[in-house]
Amino acid sequence: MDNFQALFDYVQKLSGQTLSAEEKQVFIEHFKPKKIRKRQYFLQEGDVCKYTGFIVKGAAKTFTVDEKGHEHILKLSIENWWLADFESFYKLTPSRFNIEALEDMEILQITHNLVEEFIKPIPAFSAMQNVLSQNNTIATQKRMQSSISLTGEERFQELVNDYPHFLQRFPQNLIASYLGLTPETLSRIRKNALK
Amino acid sequence: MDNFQALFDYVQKLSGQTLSAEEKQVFIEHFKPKKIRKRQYFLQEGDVCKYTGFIVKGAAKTFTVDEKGHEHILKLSIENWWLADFESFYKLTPSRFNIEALEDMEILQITHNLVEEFIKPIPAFSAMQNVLSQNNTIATQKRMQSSISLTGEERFQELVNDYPHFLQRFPQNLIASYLGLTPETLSRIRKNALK
DNA sequence: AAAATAACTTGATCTTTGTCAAGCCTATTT
DNA sequence: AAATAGGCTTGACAAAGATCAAGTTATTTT
Repeated sequence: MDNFQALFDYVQKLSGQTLSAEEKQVFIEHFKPKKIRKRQYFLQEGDVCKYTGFIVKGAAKTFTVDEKGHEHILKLSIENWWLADFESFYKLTPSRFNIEALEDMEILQITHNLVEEFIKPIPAFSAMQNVLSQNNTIATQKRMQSSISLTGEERFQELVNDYPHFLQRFPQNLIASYLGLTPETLSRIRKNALK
Repeated sequence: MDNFQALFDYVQKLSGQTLSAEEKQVFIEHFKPKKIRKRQYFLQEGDVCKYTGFIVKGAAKTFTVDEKGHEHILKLSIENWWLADFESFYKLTPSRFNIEALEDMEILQITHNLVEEFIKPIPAFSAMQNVLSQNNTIATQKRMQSSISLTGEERFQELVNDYPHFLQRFPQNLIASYLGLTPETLSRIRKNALK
C-alpha cells in the first residue's frame, strides 16, 4: 500500500501527531485507491459528490460552465489536496461544479459516512481537519480580497509569488480562468510585464 | 447577563445540542461584554487581532485601504456573527485588515487562549465550530465563484437574492465596495436594472 | 511522419468599469 | 436655522478587460 504513505505523511504533518499502526490500518481499510485518467470526470454538475479523494498523484480542475459555454475555474488541485465539492459532499445536494482530471491521477477516496464513523475518531485526523480548515479560511479570504481590490495584472503577480509551480504545471488558459480573466487578456498582461 | 442569551441560542442552534447551566456559566466567566461605538475600531491594520467577538447587537465592516486611499470591504458583519480577522487571531500575526463599527455595537469578546482552554472543551461549542466552518467554506466558495464568473450587475442581483437585509441596513457605497465596484458603477447598475 | 488537437499570440473593436468633477439630497450637528 | 458631512446621482472621459477572428506554435494522437 505504497499510496497510503503520502496520506499518512500529510495527516501527521498537518496535525503534528503520529499515527499508530492500528490507526493506519483504519485508513487502509476505508480509503479506496482509485485511478482517474486525464479528461475523466471525478464529479459532474448535477450529481451529488459522494466521495472526497486525497490526491496522491496528478491534478484536477473544479469549474462551472456558463450559458455562453465558457468555463470558470474555481480551483486547481494537485498532490496532497482533497478533491471534492464540499458543499455537495457535506449536504449531499446536487453539485453546481464539475471536477475533471487534468493529468492521470491516483487518489484515495472515501464517503462522508465512513469519514464520520471511522476516520474522524482518529485524533490526528480531526486535528488535521482543524488545521486544514483554518488554512483554507485564510487562503480563501486572501483570494477574495485580491479579487475585489486588485487588477488582473496584480492578481497574476500575486499568483506568481504565492504559487509559482502552478505556472509550470498548468496551461495559461487555465490560469487565466482561475484568475477570472480571458486567455487573451492574460497573454497581453504577460507581454506588458516584460518591459 | 441578558446579552448571553443570544450567544447560547446561537451555539445551541448551530450545534443542535443543549448547554447545561454549568456550561453556560463557563461562557459567562470567560466572555467579556464590550460596547463599541459607531466609527470606533475593533481592529487596526498592523495590530494583532487578540480577540474574537460575538456580535449581540450592531454591525461592522472589515476592510483594507489601498495606496490610493480607497477602501475595499471584505466583510460586512451583523448580529450572530463572529468578529475577527481569523488569520491574525489564529496565528497571532499583524493583521492586514481594519474592523470598524458601522453602528453602536455590543459584543462578547474572548482571547484565543481562553477559547482553547475553556470554551472548546464544551462539546456544543466545538460542534458549532465545525458547522460554522462548513457554512463558511460553502459561502466563501460561492462568493469566489461569483467574483470570477459574474459581471457586477449579476453579483449585485445575487446579493439582492441572498442577503436582501444588507440593502436595507447598509449604505450603497459600502455594498458597492463589498461587491468590488465603485459607488458610481453600482448607482448606474441599479438605474439600468429598473427597465 | 502526418494529422489532429490544444495552447498561445496579435489586431481590431466593443463593453464594462473606473476616475474626476459637479450638483443634489438628507441627516446630523452646532 | 445654518452649517456640515455623508451618501447618491449624473456627465464626460479614460482604462481595463472581453469578444471575435485569424494565424502560429506546440503537443498529442494516429
